[in-house]
Amino acid sequence: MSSVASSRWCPTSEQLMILEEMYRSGIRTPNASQIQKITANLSFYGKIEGKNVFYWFQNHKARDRQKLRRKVSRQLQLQQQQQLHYYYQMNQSNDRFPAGYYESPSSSALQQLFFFDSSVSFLPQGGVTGASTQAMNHTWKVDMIPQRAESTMTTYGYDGNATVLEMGPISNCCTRPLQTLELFPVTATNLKEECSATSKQYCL
Amino acid sequence: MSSVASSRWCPTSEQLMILEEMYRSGIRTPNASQIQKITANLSFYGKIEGKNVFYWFQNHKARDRQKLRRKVSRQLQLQQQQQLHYYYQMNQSNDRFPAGYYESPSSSALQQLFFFDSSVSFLPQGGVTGASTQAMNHTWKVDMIPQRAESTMTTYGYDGNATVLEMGPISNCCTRPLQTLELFPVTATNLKEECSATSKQYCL
DNA sequence: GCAAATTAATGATTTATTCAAG
DNA sequence: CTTGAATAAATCATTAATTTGC
Repeated sequence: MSSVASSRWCPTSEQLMILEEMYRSGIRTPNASQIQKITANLSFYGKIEGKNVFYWFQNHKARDRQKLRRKVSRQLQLQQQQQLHYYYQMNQSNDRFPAGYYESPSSSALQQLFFFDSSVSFLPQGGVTGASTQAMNHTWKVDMIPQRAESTMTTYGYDGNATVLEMGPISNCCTRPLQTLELFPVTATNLKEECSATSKQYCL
Repeated sequence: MSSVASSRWCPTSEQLMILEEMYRSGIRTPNASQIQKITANLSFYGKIEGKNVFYWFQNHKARDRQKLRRKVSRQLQLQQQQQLHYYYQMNQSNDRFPAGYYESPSSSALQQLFFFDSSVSFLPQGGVTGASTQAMNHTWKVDMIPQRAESTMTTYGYDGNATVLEMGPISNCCTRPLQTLELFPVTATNLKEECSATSKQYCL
């Protein structure tokens, strides 16, 4: 261990602690001068270069996202399984889905699954049940505010606030009976690799 | 100003991730009760209303289609071009760049872009670590290109935001005097205010 | 206990996307 | 439409944990 130079940076515990604290405080993608300063400061605790700091933030951020995604997708899948169960129970014999309810089998479908059981209509009035999007539009048109993003909406724009995520609410919602379609990975993917939602495909 | 509530919904990263996961899993046009439930669940992660969910799905679906259309037409266009310039393409495809034109840059160089500033040398000058990659030797010594200007700060990510970073505690635990990083709030001038409810930005 | 063998983490690179100048 | 800047995603590679057989 002593004389053999490691081929890669091995952060000391102090360095790591400080980096993590910075990350927690919101730093995600430090710019050049920030990296420079961080490096200078951390070098007090051991050998370190700018690129180490750069890579550390890149990796930490990415893996944070990955972890979160995995969590989310696990939850979703769990919901789906529960829904599937329900589906089998409830839809075995007759009436599948309300005919003409959805524009295309797919879009409607499975989704209804989430959150069904509507005892509460959050729409002020309007017979929303039909759930035609148009209907909703009306009820809201008062102050429709387009979503942010404008073209920026790319897949992952969320950089900051990486606070711990508790999935509580979602799991709550899956305790209720839902109408559902089967929703499972069609391709063999699923296995290799954590979710990586990008490659997963569902059919409904 | 930070205290002024944004006029429009700013999804948190958790909310976005969950919405995207739902979208990926097939949800396209949730009905009223679904929206209501989604909203209820997402509200755990931040302020959100039913209309936000509704619009999000509308927009996301639309942009998805748009993207797909563009892609398809691009593809078609490309095919046609290939037909026209078949041989030409064949010959060029492999080496887009003159071989050996740049040994260092490559994609990796991209990132190196930063650090630099002659005064602080972070490059493995001493052959530290024996050059894990030849590219590094070249790239790291180059002068940098400042990363995204802080004023421009771009599309994604509210990068450094959030809570105040306390360096004190850390230095205490490390037994050594820590030269603290200067981390202070930067004035609101450059706040692009990507939502990020906690719109404070710190720089060091 | 203690190394060899396995597996999990994580540093470092490469490849793909995205956005927006030009 | 092309291209450059910036970064996220995917991947490679090495180190640290851990398991396992003795």
